[in-house]
Amino acid sequence: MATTIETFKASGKFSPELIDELKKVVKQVSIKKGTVLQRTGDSSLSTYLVINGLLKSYTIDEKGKEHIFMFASEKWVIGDIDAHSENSTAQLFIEAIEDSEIEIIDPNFLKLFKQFPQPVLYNELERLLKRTSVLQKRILMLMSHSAKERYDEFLKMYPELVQRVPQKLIASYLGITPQTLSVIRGTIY
Amino acid sequence: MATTIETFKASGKFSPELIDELKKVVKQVSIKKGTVLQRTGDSSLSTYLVINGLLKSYTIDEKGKEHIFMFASEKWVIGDIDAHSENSTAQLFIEAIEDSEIEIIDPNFLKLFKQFPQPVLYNELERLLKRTSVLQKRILMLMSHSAKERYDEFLKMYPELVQRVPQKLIASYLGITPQTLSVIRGTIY
DNA sequence: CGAGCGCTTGATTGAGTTCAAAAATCGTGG
DNA sequence: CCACGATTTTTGAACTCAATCAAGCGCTCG
Repeated sequence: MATTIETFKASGKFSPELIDELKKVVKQVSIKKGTVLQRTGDSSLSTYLVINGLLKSYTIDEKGKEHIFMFASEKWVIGDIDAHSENSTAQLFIEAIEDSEIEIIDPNFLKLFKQFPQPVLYNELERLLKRTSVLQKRILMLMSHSAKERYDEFLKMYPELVQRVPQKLIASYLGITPQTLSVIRGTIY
Repeated sequence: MATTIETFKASGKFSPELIDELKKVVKQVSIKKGTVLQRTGDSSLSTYLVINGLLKSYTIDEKGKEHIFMFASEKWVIGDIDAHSENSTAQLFIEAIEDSEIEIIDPNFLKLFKQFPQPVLYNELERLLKRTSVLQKRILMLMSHSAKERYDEFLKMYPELVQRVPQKLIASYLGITPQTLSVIRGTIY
């Protein structure tokens, strides 16, 4: 499979200087099954491209239970979606399920292109990253939290919406019935 | 709030010709509460930027039950994440919860930038779109399908992984316990 | 003003969890 | 290459959270 650097060289569109810069932010390594590439709370959030092998990303909840977020086999990319935003720390563990060959793509990878004449796509990308990050959180919530916990989180995250949206829609967003939401709200006070 | 076009003009980086092109793919409209902008199965998948008001996106399952995927209030963008890939049809309904002012961004919006000198970000964006699209499907699965249905879907979607990944990890990915997965597998044959 | 929609409350049911223990499989060292 | 310990999968019983069914109340908006 073509690596990132090879793809860039082959395109013929990049100066040797840029290629050199790229080499600094993209590293190819071989890792053993069980290797943990990233832990919850880590602050350097690389992205990982699987050349061959198999990785998993997951959280561990308060009860110590593991929740798989994603698998990534050949050609797939895995990483915290927040990877490129500043000041964020990892929500996820990333670990090899099989011996694997991977590319480690530094969080600064994208920044190399920020300077180019057309910033639009960069903005577009950041916007999509933000949306995607919300989805990531949502999945983790759905998988690892009870109805009540999800509601509490919703209150914290979108306090304005609670005023504007009918409860039955909030229930639907949380993946529960309006009745259950009503019971939950009843138990709070 | 600054609209897309205003932002582009203000940046001063775009030719009048490009601005004209943009005007063709970005339209501002006012809609009434209850207006349905997109239905499941629609093939022209626009993206919607909320200037003011409130939109929801949702699916309706086989039993007629509505599942909210996202809310979008001021400054938020909503749309099928597949929006920019070819041949895809809408998984989601998009509808106004309040009277709203929105921008309708044509699926061809991004294509305007495909031609520019640095295709990298475009590739990056497409890659992220693909990943995000997977997350969207995952959320819909978690919210509207039983454990057994989710497992069947997993088998269809990732047949190779079933061979390579221990069942307890698949269970975790599906949001169920290994015991439940074992029971499900038992009932299949 | 009244019909319908949204929210609440309660009783019943059921899918999936938890706890526990046995059976099967994996993998590692001798 | 085999054997033993560890991990994974299966099976079963008891339990729990949330869904379903059903009925009543209170708005609001038409």
